Amino acid sequence: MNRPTTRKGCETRERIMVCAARLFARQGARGTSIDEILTESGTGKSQFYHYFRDKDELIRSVHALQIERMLALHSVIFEQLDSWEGFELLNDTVLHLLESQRFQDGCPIGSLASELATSDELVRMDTEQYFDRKKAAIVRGLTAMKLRGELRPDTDVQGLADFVVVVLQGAKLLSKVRRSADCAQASLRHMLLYLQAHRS
Amino acid sequence: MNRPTTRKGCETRERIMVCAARLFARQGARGTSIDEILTESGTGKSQFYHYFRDKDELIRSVHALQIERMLALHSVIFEQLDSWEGFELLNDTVLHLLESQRFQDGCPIGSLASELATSDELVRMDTEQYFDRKKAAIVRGLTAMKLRGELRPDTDVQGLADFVVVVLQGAKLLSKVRRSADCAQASLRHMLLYLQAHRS
DNA sequence: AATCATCTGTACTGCGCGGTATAATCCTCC
DNA sequence: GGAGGATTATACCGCGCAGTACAGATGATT
Repeated sequence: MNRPTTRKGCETRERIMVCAARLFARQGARGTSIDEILTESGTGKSQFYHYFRDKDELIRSVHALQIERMLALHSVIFEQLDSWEGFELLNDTVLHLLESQRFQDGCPIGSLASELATSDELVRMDTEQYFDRKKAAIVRGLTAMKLRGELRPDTDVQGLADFVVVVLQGAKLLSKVRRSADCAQASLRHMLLYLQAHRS
Repeated sequence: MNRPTTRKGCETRERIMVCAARLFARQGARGTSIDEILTESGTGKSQFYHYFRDKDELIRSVHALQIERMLALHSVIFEQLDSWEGFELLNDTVLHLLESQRFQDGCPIGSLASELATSDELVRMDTEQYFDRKKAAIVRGLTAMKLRGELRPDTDVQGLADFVVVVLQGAKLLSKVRRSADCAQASLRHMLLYLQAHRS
């Protein structure tokens, strides 16, 4: 609702967002009450409704934040996706992320999308756009490799990019259910091997 | 809670379960109220609490039902996974299923698992077991092919099976977010191509 | 027809939730 | 130092929700 102007206001809004992000990732948006967020973040109701119109706006803001975070974290990697080392780095980063959450969250973006995609069209579209940007980065990388002659000229770059996104999301989901990175690790390795099978 | 004994009782319980399954798949378990289920299924509260202890029990029952359904639907396919035609059939079946729901549900089992895995350990474990059985079927098929000499002897059957499960789940999730089967179709095709790259 | 368990209708309860109202502070800038 | 907006505290509201109470209907068995 109101954007914070002072330093203190920014911190308050930030605390709410960060705390909500953590809780949403663990127990979903519908499984988290506003009161819980306020208690954990040490803020009050008046503060919440000063910065957010309602819970839906919070959810969308948090989702946008998670997307922003992820894209920021991956921005460096995205630029290196024109090499095998780049894809290996991508895999390692994903696995490291899963491990750092002890496989409890899976993919915060994917989880929230899965929960709300059919009931909140804005969340669905934001997620779609996120996947699009991820795919675009992969397409850029693979295209560069193709142009440099490292990939066969008949390589289906678009389809492969979709494929990579699918594998990443699937791996994160399974690691959450299995509470283990084993299947994710195996899957990502095979994904990379498949990409390399297109070497010319 | 109480198992129904009469024919009428079975029908009532069945109506509640089927209706809940449909609603859970669309809007999640937490996004669906008991009253909504009762209204849509044309039953009353006393009937509900006659057959279920509480909402959690309903959720677990519905989840178990979805798993049972899926395994039943795939049982024939699972036995044919020792051939490329079997895997093609698997892909086609998944795509057909997504299309028949007009990409609104994704994977009912995966969606519910993603929503509740961290807060309901029983749901998480049931889902894990479901993935295990799926993987086991794939392992059986690939092992048979290996023994027949259709796959290279050094093929990583376990890892490939995990990989297939991951791709299937990822594809279903993305089709839900994108409201389209395109990326799923491309991904499944590439998955099959990768399997076939292990031909000896 | 009487019995008894199964099944069902209806009204209710209590509470947690999202959201509001109002007024009190804090901070900055003039 | 005080005016005025930004920020925060507290108390409250109404509703929808999960869950309960209890009486009534059904229907098979004897």
